[in-house]
Amino acid sequence: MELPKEYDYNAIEEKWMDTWQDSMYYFDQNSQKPGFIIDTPPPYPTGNFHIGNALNWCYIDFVARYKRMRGYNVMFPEGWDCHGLPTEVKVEELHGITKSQVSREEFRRLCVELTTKNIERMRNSLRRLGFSIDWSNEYITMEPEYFGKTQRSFVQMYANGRIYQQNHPVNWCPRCETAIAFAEVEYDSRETVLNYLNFDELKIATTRPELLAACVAVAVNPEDERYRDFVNTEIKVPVFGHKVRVIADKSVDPAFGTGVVMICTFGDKQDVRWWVDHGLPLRRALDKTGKMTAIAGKYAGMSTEECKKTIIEDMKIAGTLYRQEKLDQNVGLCWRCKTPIEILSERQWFVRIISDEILNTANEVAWVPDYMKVRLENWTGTMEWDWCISRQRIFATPIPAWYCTKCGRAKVAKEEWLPLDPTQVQPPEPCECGFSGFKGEEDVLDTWMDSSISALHVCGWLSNRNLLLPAQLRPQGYDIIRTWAFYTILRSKALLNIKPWETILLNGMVLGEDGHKMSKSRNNFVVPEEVIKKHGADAFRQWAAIGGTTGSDIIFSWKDVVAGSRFLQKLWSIFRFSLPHLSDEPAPFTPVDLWLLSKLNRLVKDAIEKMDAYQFDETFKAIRGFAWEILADNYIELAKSRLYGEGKGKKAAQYTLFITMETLTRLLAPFLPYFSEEVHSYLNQGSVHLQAWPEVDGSLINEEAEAMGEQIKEIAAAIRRYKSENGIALNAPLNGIELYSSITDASDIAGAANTEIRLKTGTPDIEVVPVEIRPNMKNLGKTYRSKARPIAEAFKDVDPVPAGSENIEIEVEGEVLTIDPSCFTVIKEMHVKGKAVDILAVGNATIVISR
RNA sequence: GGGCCCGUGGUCUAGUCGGCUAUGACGUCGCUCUUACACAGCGGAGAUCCGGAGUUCGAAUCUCCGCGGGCCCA
Repeated sequence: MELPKEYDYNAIEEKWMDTWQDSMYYFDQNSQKPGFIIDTPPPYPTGNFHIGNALNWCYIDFVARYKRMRGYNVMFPEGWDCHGLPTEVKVEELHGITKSQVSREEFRRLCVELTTKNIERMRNSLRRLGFSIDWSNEYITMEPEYFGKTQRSFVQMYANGRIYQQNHPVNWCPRCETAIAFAEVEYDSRETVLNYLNFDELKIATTRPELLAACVAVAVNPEDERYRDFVNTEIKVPVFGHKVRVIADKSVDPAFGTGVVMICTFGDKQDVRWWVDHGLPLRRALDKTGKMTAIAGKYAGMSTEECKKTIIEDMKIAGTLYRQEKLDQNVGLCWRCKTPIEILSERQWFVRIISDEILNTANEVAWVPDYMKVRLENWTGTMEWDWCISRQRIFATPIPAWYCTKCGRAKVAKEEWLPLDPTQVQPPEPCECGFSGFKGEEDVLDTWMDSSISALHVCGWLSNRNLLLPAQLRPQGYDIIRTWAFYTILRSKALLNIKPWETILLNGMVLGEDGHKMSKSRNNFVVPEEVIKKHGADAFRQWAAIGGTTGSDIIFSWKDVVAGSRFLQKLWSIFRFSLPHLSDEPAPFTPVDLWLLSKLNRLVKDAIEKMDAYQFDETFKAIRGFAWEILADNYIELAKSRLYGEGKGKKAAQYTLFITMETLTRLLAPFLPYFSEEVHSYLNQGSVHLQAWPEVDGSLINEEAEAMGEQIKEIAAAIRRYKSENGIALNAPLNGIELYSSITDASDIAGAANTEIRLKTGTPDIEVVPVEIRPNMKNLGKTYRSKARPIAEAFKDVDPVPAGSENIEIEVEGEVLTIDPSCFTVIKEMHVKGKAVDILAVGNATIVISR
């Protein structure tokens, strides 16, 4: 059978993608094998699978395929986190409408339609990348089967007091017109203006004069001598004329501005703290769209910016504003639309955060890499408010609650009524007050409420099968530790009091080739489809494996992808050479065979250790190094003459090559699913992905065999180098080689050198001259400490010839020391005694080549 | 402003519970089409391991300070 010379990745990958059956990767509910459930991140169905996702999925797939081969019953589910603002925005854009122009149901229908289309596109990308996804465990959060669970989780947490409703200041995006959680606030530094105002008898400095109407107090530091007499007096707010109290609070910085600060409801988070601490009243100057309210008088209806501009002008004219200076400040922005957020007090639903519960659970989970846990701890430590889970949007899980139109009381649904949309259906029982008229809750849930039960869902929660929580693995990016990881732990504990997973595996961010975050504006954006088109999925997966250490950021690099495709070609060439020579018939091994098999078994052992520690780069590099350097560059070169000849070692080489190729194929399977399947199809029946991981044959790991093989390899390499340096063709015979060594079988060397080799014992007829004594600092330092360096220096002056390999007596700092041979190495050179030969020294062996 | 990670040949990178000649890839230079592979093989050049101080017989590796980069956050 003649294989094509070039590895046609495209044809082969497409072929296997069409051949493979989804059922190969189904999780078996009735299996006796140990389970391995992966809490795969459900991506947002934008329609395009991002390269960062692709990296993460590569990691997941390496683990899933490896664990399957190691005998686990693996579940690698695929979820889709459908709800959220980006889809709403996209739908408005596509149809040229705003959400208020159509009914809620119609708008929702359009969102579902778009999402369904996007999911279908992304499924294709996932398949093409060769991910062994269990499609029987796919979940889609916008479907009633899933969001019904989100709603039931809401009801359960309401029942156990973890969810409550309250009027509380929340972060508010005036553009999206919704509340958002702290986790969704981004910060950016901007330049703003600090305005100095005459405030009755005081002078204050503020960056937000437009909130003057919302001023509820003025604060000074209690230590500040300048203002001591004003504390607890009332002063008049300029422009609006209402009176506010002067309060003392030690968190006021006397050095900032005038040392007097106005407190508004609400300019920023600090205002909220003061507002709570001092029990201040609420003055609402902003509405939900970010426009000024009636209390802003003539400024009512203006946007904050218009109001700011106008009021500054007015105050300048009135002489209220007497000074302005520039100030750098950090502004909170909505992470989706980058609009500066406001803080509004509204009735919202909250989830109670219990920091200790999160921290304790985080400690029960293994973090890979471990330093990532600190990020969760730091975030948890900064939580000031509970998690606001209500959103004023449409495309999301409806909050299953109603308000009685008579008494206003909130009625939360019973679990058995779910799933439902309270704006579409009425509760089947009356309010506690006896009245039966209800208005459905129009607020919906934060999408993290959907995705934070993913672990529970895939583990069988609220399904008619066994609950298998905790899952074994949560793979995710470190950028969503404060959200997805945090919320998942919270919910798993709140609902079931079980940790969600045993291990969390963090992947880094993919950076563009310029070392910066990939973004369209930087023009460093690469999509997986482009890479696959140019070099195939197996090459892409190699970049993911070796691009960087697990958890660290990894720079996308075309070079690495190209190197990956070259390795595929190299492997293909190895296989193409090997195929006609393979035999599964055992035969007695030669030293070189034993050397290869020892290396191979060591590799398998190594790979298990590294894969178990999620060190994909190390694993793949070890396998690649074995295939390229040990197998291709050395073993094949050495065994070639046996394979082409008809001698007694032929069968052993064929058998060794068979074992090696077969094992190597299985080791490569998690990384190169397409390539390994192709090769496997020539060697065995069935899919390589249903095979077991290679066993380690400990009896074949043998130091002596390795040392012997290593020496043979070194000798062959030395002869090859000799030919290369002397301009002799590599296949040209030499006049003759004498080999002085402990080697008993030099047939492979002879074959590789294409020269007859005479084996000799003892010493050749040459002079061995010690030329240098080189210190062994490790031993020397341990023994002689501060004298180590002078001793090393003194070695230079010792005559190496009589020194031999015995103890050396040396005088250092007036003291005579006896240094034993473990502290130094005698370097020798060989000199010819009047013969026309060249001498090569390799370890203890000496090669004498007749010219 | 805080936290986390990082700074190693031209480029990217391994190594970091201290120890001899610092790993590999790409690039580069030279030789070679050797019955698997020129997308290759063989050989070479190329590194004050960011700077400074300290600990130590000995530091890329540990400690401190500084500079620079990235990310997450306030």
